[in-house]
Amino acid sequence: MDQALNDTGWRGSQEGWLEAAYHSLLESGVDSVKILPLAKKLNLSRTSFYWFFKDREELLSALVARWRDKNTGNIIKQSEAYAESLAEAMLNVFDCWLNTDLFDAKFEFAIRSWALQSDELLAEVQQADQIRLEALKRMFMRFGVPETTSDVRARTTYLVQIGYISMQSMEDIAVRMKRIPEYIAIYTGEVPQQRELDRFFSRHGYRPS
Amino acid sequence: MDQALNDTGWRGSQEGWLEAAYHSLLESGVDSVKILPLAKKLNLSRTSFYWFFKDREELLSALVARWRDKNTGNIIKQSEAYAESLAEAMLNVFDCWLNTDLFDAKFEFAIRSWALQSDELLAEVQQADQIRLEALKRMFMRFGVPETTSDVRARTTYLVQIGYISMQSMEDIAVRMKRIPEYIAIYTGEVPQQRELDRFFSRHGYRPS
DNA sequence: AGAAAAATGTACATATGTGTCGAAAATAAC
DNA sequence: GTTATTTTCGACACATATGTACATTTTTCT
Repeated sequence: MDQALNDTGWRGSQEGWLEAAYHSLLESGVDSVKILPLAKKLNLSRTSFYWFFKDREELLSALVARWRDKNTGNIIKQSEAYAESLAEAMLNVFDCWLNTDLFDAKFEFAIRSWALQSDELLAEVQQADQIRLEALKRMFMRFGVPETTSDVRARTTYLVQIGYISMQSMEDIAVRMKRIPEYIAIYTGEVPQQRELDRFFSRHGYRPS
Repeated sequence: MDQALNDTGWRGSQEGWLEAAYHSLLESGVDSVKILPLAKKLNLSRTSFYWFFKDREELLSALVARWRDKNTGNIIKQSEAYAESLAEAMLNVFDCWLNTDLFDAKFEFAIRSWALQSDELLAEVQQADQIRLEALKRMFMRFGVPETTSDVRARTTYLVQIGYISMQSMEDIAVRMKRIPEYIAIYTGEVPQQRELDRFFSRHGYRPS
């Protein structure tokens, strides 16, 4: 059987093993990230893994690093983006929930599940939560919302999303879009302008019918 | 070493193994629920497990049954409890989030993490979500909230809680209580009466300072 | 006390995982 | 084309898990 080669001319690579580990983590949790099954998927001998990683621990650390780099940064960026109204600012944050490039929800859930069995990782996840919540709170305060209210509204915004992820639901984009104006109203206390919604829908390639 | 005996006069029992499995599940996830480690904790020979359960699968099924029996029923009951206002009704639901006897949050999270690697369990979890969301939606509608709004508000209420669980945060009861009135305001759109709050605080043994 | 049952434990067969060593093959460098 | 480097693989040693068969102990029942 011919083997697929990567651009280095070799079949395996650090990236290849990491990518396989990532998919296994998302589909079946940390405990499924084992060298033997990954080797089978990659059609490689189990032991050549050790050429790229010292041991399984090092592979798992690389997964955590990948998560850290991707998910927290974009929430902060979106919460700080320019907006004329609170509703528009909230729609900017909502970009994260609808665009996998900005926020990888499945990855997020897999990491949280993993944190159940690792105190070290739990501490990291909780630090990420705090950083993200603070960024959202700042967004509310920028628009003149009082501190306590900002805090609870930031929590609501963030927790609904974490909860949604945890439901592992796979709803149609249209179903989710239909609820957006109501969510904005609840979170911000103000109704979004039609043109703000139109801008939002359009950048997610959605045409309301 | 003397062994602790249960009231049947024997050291082990179906309940004993199940209880140990439950604790292991909550602390470290399904994959940690293994017969050998449980046997060590219980100070029993691994093989005597097979007297009470056919195999590991049967033990895991018993865990799922335990979750099913406990968590869904009480949310429905609380959402249907008598209330004079929507805010009071919501406070009834909040009882679940503060009373472990009504809703076992850690258990809930462990089951959801498990569902990541079991399609069968995922289907069950999603069915539970639907049943719970519908009960909450009915509660809003009982107080005259329009259907779409009821749906989104039910989701917000529920998802914030699932998200909170997923954060695995261990905040002080006082910190959580302080946010309650704001949450009620966001979820229901109405501010709770002082006497409603007092009744709520008192039944959770909390004295605001 | 003796028989029946319930529960426990030892030995065995098997499966799946980790990590190391050194030989072999594939690729890159000269 | 030869050499050096990088990657792959098979063999070994070991650890942890499952489940079965059967002997043994402990408790209960009569």
